[in-house]
This record gives sequence, C-alpha cells and structure tokens, in this order.
Amino acid sequence: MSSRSQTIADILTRAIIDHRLVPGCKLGERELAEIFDVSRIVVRQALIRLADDGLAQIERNRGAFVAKPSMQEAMEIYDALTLVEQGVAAQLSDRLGPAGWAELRQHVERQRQAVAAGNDALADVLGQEFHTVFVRLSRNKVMQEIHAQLVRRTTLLRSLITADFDYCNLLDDHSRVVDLLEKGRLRQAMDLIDTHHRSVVRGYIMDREVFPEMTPAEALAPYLEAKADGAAASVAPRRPATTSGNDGGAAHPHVHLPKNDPAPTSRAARKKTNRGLPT
Amino acid sequence: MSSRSQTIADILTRAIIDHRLVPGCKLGERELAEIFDVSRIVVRQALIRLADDGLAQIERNRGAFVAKPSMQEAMEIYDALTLVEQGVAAQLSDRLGPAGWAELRQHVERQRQAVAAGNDALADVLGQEFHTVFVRLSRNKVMQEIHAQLVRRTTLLRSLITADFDYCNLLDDHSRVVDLLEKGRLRQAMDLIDTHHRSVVRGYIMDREVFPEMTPAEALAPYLEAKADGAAASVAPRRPATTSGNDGGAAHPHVHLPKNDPAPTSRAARKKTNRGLPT
DNA sequence: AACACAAGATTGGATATCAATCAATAATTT
DNA sequence: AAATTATTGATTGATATCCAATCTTGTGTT
Repeated sequence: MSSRSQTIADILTRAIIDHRLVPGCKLGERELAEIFDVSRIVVRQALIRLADDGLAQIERNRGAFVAKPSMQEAMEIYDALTLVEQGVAAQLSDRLGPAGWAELRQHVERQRQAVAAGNDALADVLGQEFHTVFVRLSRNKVMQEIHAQLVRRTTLLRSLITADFDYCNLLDDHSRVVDLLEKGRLRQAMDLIDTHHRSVVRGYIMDREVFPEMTPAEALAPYLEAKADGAAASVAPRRPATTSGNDGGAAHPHVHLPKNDPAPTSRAARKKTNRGLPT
Repeated sequence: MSSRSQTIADILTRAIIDHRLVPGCKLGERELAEIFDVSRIVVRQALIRLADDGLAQIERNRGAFVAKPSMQEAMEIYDALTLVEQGVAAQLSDRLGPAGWAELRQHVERQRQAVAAGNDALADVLGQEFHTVFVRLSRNKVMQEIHAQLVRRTTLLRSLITADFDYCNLLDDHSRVVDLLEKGRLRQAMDLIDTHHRSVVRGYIMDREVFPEMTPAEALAPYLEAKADGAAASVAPRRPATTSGNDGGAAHPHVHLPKNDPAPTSRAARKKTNRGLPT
C-alpha cells in the first residue's frame, strides 16, 4: 500500500477531474486534515504532489488552491497534448500490430454503442479513455505518464469553460484517426489530431466568473465512504447550514469560505476571488 | 522566496544531474536533515518532489534512493525526448522567425568555440543547453517543463553508463538540424533528431556495478557553502575519517553507509544494491 | 549451515508548539 | 465621515518530540 499522502493526492485528483473541486477553490490544510482525519503534514505532502502535477497552486503563506490556468496556459496544454499524440501516432503507424488496431477499433465501437444507448456519461469517459489507450499502445510508460498528466490538466480546464457543444464529431474523429493511421496516411491522421484538439479549444470561452459549486467537505464526501464509515458520517454533517441553506439554488456559493459566510458576494469576497490568479 | 523543501529539492536535483549523487544512493531522511539543518519533514517533502520528477524512488518503510532506471526505462526516456523534440521541430519549421534561427545558430557557434578552445566542460553544458533553447523557442512553457524533466532524467542516466565516446558529431548534428529546419526539410531534420538520440543511447552499456563515489554529505557540501558559512563549516567535517581515509583512492566506497561501514563489498551490502531495483 | 528470534535503526505519521505572514476588523487621525 | 493605521485572528511554514510499524542486522540455536 502506498503512502497516505499519495492516497489523499489521488482522491483530490479524482475530485478535481470530476469537477467537484473547481479551479480557484481553496484547499485549506486544516480543513482537509479534518476531512481525511489525518495530520496537516500528510495533507501538505498531498498538496505538494498535486502542485507538481499542475493541478494545484501553492502560494507561500496563503495556501493551496485548485489550479486556475490562464487561457494562454490552456492553449499550451492542448498544444503539448497534440504534439504528444501526433508523435505517438507516427510511432504507431509504423509499429502497431493487428491486435493493437483491433483494440482501438473495439474501443471506438464501445463508445459508439454508449452514445447510441444514450449513456452520455459513459460515452464521455470512453471518449477520454480513447486517448489514453492510444498512448498506451506505444508501450512507453514514460510517455504514458506525461500524457496522463496532460489529460488530467485538460480535464481540469473543462471546469473553466461554459461550453457543452456537440461531442459526436469527436467520436467520428477517433474512428477516422484509426482508419487513417492503419492505412498509413500518417500526415492526414496527424492533421486530424490537431484539428480534433483545436475544435475542443475553440469551444473554450474561459469564464472568469465560474465559482465553486461545493465546499471541499461536500466535494470529497463520496470518496471517503469506502475508507471509513465513521469518518464519513462524522464529516458529512460538518456544514449542515451551508448544505441546506446555501446550495439549494445551486448558485454561486463561495470560493474561500473561512467559516459559514452567508454573503459571499460582498466586496471582500469578490476581491478575494480575483486575488492571486495565474492570469 | 520559495519553500525550503523546494530549495532542498533543487539542490538535490542539481547534485544528481551533476553526478555527485549517483543512482542507487540512499537518501536517508535523518542524514539529509542534518546536512541541510532542517527537520526530517522538510526533507521528506523534498524527496516527494524528487520522486514526482522521476529522479528519486521512494520505497515504503525503506526510504528514498536516487532513481536507478532500467535499460528499458532509459530507452523510453530517450524515445519520449525524441518525440518531444521532433514535435517541436515541426512547430519551429513553420513558425520560427529570423531571430529564433539566429539564436540557435549563435548557440551552436558558442559551443563550437568552446570545443575549439578545448573547454570540454563548457562544451558539454552548451551541448545540453542546445536542446533546452530549442524547446524554449516553441514558446510553450508546459512543453518546456516536460522537456526539462526528460533532460534531467537523461542526465541521470549518464551516471549509469561507462561510455565517454566522441561527442563531436553530436555538435555537428545540432548544426545540421538547424540547417535542415531552416531550409524546410522537416522530414530530414526529424530523422536526424532521432538518429542523434539513438547514437547517444547506442553508447549506453548499463553497468550495474557502478557504485556511489560520494556520500550525500560529501556530494552536497559544495551546494551549501553559499547558504550559511556556519552550517557548511559544521557539516564539512562531519565525516573526517571517511573523507581522508576512504576517498583517498577514489575507489568504490559504499551505497548505504549507515555509519562508517568499512567493507561495502560484503554479502549483505551486495544484496542491498540489488534489492528493489526497477529492473 | 540454515533457521529463528531479538535488538536496533529507519521510516511514516501524530501531536503540540512557535514564528511569520496574511486577512479582517477595530481604532485613530484628519 | 473617510482614510489610514493598529490590533486581532487565522493560516501557513516549520520544528521538536513521541510512537507504531517495518525493515535490517546480528546473534543464538538446532
């Protein structure tokens, strides 16, 4: 079993890429320590891991926040992702065997079925996974880890945007990339990968006024249930007033939340949300 | 100023890529804590950073060691590096302006002069730096960080090999890559990048019996002097017997070194070096 | 020689504590 | 009353000490 800080880092990563913890959200050491029922030090180590992964941002004497990349950085992440996947495509077009192509086709088919069945959630997951499977076929663990990190960061980016456009052509893209590659049309496949990612970025209109939907305690509760029932039970009702009173309308609660701030739209609160961003 | 654990991680990174701390070297928490005059926790945080960077390897209840990549992993690192630099080359061949080409040529020229002057150390540094400058011209910070990490890991690899072959053609490669790219011969440039890295890997004969040259205290002493005179002075004579008695012959001291082990070639010591490797 | 067991050392972690810094409020001055 | 300053509170960065689990080592026994 790995270290506890790694476990906590994994849970936080999960919560971030699930969009339960959104960019800009404060990750207070004491708060997280209570939630996970560990000491602050373990939380700090987990936050260091997140920061190294680009998912959190640690500001000296101010604490850790879920990373809030700028539009510039978003473009760079997608450029890097394109570069990596194009490179992998070039490798696969030479070296991939029949079993590999079959796995890719099978994956596309599974996603197609999910779309047909109207299971959008599964289709979305499979759509993400395609890229991971694609890179895994390169049989390069180092590349896989780099790619996985980039994917996590793109997933984080999706919390920042307000576009849910039609993802159907993206599925087509996957299928066509496989076709082109297997036919040896590498150039066209690479262009399609580029277009594919550009079409995603084009849908990006970074909305700077996206506020967190949940406090860390609420966001992390689901991930704790499997660990310790007692802990989950003791954590869940930690902010009953907030849960019932503020989130009822699913509006724009708060970023910082020192205690139980009833008016997060005050001058002070707004000022805080604009402070220390990587704009 | 950044956190102390980051500072220590930077120093350890420096020491590793300087080959003063070699793969397999034990990085004991208590030992490092004394060397840097900080608490064990700060050291632990620094080691987590190193591990995330692929330069150290943390084994539960056994501690941290300088990473000792397998031949397989070495190949993967170079493959990833090739992939990244080829991708950057493709981008630069389209988008790089005259100033960029000039910078690359100027860098190659500086290295050529260093070689001509017989300043091998400088030439070596410039040779490494070429790749960094190359990627920096892509103006993608995310890509730069990924590349820098890969370069650090390749530098680590060089501690494991026993080949110091002729690097002169590598300088030629740099020059030719710039030429080819500027002339728009992207395909050939990418092939040359591939060949360039392959020629480096070809020189790799992983010697599994490379032992550390220095203890952490000795390896890290130079990096501490700038920090605090008192600390450096108090650290330097920590192992006077070892410094004068064991390193006189510049032989193969020890891997673990719990205290002042005089016989590291015993059965137990050998067993330890072969334990837990990422073979 | 092989095995088992006890002692020692090291890591992973908890807790309590302290200084430095930041945020927010209260107090003071103009 | 508005603006500035001082104070208070909270949070982070870091240390020291302590404890449990685990690993290593060395010894003793068969």
